[in-house]
Amino acid sequence: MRTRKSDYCCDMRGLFSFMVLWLLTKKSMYGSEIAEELKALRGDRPNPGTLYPALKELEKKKLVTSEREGNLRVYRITEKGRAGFEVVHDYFCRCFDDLFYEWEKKHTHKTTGSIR
Amino acid sequence: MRTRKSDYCCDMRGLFSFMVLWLLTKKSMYGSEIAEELKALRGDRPNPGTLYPALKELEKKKLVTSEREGNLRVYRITEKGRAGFEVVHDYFCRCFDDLFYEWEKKHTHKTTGSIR
DNA sequence: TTAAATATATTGGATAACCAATACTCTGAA
DNA sequence: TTCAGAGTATTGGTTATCCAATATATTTAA
Repeated sequence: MRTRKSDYCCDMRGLFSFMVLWLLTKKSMYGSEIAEELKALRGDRPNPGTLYPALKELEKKKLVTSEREGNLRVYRITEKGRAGFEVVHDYFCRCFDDLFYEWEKKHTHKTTGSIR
Repeated sequence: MRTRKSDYCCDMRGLFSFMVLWLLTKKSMYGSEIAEELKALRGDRPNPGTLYPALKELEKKKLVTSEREGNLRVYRITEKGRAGFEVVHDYFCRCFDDLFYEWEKKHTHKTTGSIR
């Protein structure tokens, strides 16, 4: 999530690695692709200073691996990463399901995407 | 959200003030009540060192007011707080709606509460 | 009366997500 | 050949969320 202090009444930071893991459960990606996907989700692109250290840490924890493909580096979630993600995915959704349904009631149409 | 490092594969911290504002949109509460509600949502109680400075900051930003009621202090969301919450509520849900629907598909029953 | 429980509040430290800036490598265009 | 753009990577600083510890005030129980 993103702060954008001038836009939001409270801090909306956090859950960065969680979102990265989520994206990687869908498909392996280059760093730049992850950045693009996060831009689509959050409305703006994460800084390299945020993304690459986070990816490095996820690798260190063996939740993600990476390998060079030509000039680019592809990141893949590990089985350990998948298993770990299931747990936190469940936790997250249980924390926020009520909040989410409230939002749905206020928005009668169901969007299949995120903000653009 | 909460880290519980020993339990989760990635950091699940963040969005604390967001959650507090959400709870206060439902009803005014004492600090201890907010702590109880967060315990219900997240599975554990926030520390006073987390809760009270956050409430103090929300007051400073005029998103929340508080007043003494006997020995207890009741916190109320302001109109500014409500308006601000609408914006971030929308942002949050747009960021995570896909992730949430994925969870729903994996959990065929719809729970009306949160983890206990 | 004293101790325990509850509520509120503060302080200091750790950490991840953020930022901006900088650096390196490679490719493609001028 | 040089420069610009894209991708990857690092560094240093800020800040909110966490933690644990401590403190104060009030009520209740022993």
